[in-house]
Amino acid sequence: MSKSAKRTYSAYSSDAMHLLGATIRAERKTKKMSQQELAERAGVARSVIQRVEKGDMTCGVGIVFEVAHIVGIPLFSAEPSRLAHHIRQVEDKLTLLPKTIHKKKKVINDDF
Amino acid sequence: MSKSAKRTYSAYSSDAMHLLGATIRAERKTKKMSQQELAERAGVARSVIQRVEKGDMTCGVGIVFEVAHIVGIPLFSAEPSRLAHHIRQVEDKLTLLPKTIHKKKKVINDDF
DNA sequence: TCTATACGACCTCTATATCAGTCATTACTT
DNA sequence: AAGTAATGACTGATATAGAGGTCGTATAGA
Repeated sequence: MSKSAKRTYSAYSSDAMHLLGATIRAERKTKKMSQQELAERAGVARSVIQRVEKGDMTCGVGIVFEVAHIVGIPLFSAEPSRLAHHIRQVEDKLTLLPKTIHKKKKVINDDF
Repeated sequence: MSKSAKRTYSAYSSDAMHLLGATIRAERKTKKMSQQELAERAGVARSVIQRVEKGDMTCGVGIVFEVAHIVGIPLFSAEPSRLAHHIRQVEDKLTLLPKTIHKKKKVINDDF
């Protein structure tokens, strides 16, 4: 966004992040960890943990994933050992798809 | 991370983002969308789409979620309508948990 | 009760993510 | 085979995320 035009997000994305943040907070408390402790484990400032738990969309995705992982939240409902397998699956699929997408006609159905 | 101490991520987080990026690319192609088109729909620069599809951990979580949603990838394997429900569930759970987490005294095992 | 501390809400500063381009190469479409 | 569009890999400028702190309040434990 060039100027100070604030970025907008769909309700779905906002809700998803809100849910993730609340889940992280719940799991942290369940595991009896303080924000400070979680911050140290993740290697980030406490202020960042606060933003993550509030569902701030501007946090780095790597930080959010890392924090979620530390408190034991599975990403994509996949166990660690299955991720590599899924990656291979998707990459196999990618080799079957065209390398570039050329638009010729209208094909896309907008669902907004 | 004050200086140029590069942030590190666990293999699980890296794999998860790698998988997400590859899945986004695959879904974009399946839907016959170009990077440019996806960028415009998401309201970001094309270079950001490239980084997202490469699994760059430093992308904003909001941008990644938004892009994933546009190409039709469900977050947390939850349908849009279920998210609000899950949010309430977690927030109910939160009210039952302590507001602050005080570290209990170190359990002393100084018997060596 | 009393007290150490976890938390929320701020702040400033610096590193960097994002934007908006360019260019060369590749790969679709006709 | 030619033409055109898509992609990958860059760039510089600028907005902003994250670091690291402060302060006041609230809370869990003793």
